[in-house]
Amino acid sequence: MTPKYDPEKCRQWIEGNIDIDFFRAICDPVRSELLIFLASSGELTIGEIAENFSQNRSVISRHLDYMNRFGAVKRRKVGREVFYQVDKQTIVTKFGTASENMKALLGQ
Amino acid sequence: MTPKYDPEKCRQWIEGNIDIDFFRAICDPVRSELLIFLASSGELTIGEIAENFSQNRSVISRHLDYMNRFGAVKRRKVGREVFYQVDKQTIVTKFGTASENMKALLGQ
DNA sequence: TCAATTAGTGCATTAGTGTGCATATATGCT
DNA sequence: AGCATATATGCACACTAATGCACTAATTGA
Repeated sequence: MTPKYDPEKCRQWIEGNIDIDFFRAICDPVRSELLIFLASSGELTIGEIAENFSQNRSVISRHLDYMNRFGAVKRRKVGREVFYQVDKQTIVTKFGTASENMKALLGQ
Repeated sequence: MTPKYDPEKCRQWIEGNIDIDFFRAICDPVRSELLIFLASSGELTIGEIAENFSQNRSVISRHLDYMNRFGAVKRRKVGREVFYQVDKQTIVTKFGTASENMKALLGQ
């Protein structure tokens, strides 16, 4: 006896309770390293960041842009340089609400 | 002036503070749906679960096995059937500690 | 033992993502 | 304007992951 439950409703629940895109942006080997690196380094330009990673600068640029789109980092352009820093507020909030919602859903 | 910070240390921090593999297992479109589906349906066999998804049963089987390896669901074999249910404890704990550690790291 | 049922596995195909190079764009400086 | 510097983008390639099909393994029941 299968409890007829709609996967569509699951998608909706997820959409409303966990920012999957944000977590996907975080849970990548390179991007998570970038995030922790920025968390401990403060605000840096793409060039400075890329110096500390093995990947090509263009690759780092793309990863940072990706994380910026989902709120994990903040971007600031000054002249021809682009600075990045972690978006503390957003990160803490996203983790916090996801955690709370999961707890509420699972009732523990 | 680049603050000489070692990406290796970042990897270590992540490894010790966030279970990236667990989150990667969760943050997949199909697997997150499976998880929420199970959360609201209780314990079901692979066949019953697969009936509610468009993917082939073998695909569902593999996704469940994947999540089981990282603690998101619990597996129980009875005869020729295999039952799955969410691992509430692990999920709540993983989200909770990740959230706490992030907050501690970012100091907010 | 044999057929039926349930789940797991091997394999080929497809889709998605990461990567680096070359080039384009934007900005600053002389 | 002309050149140097910093970043972004187009493109091709490599690698990983998801998927479905066919087949195998395990278990049940007649």
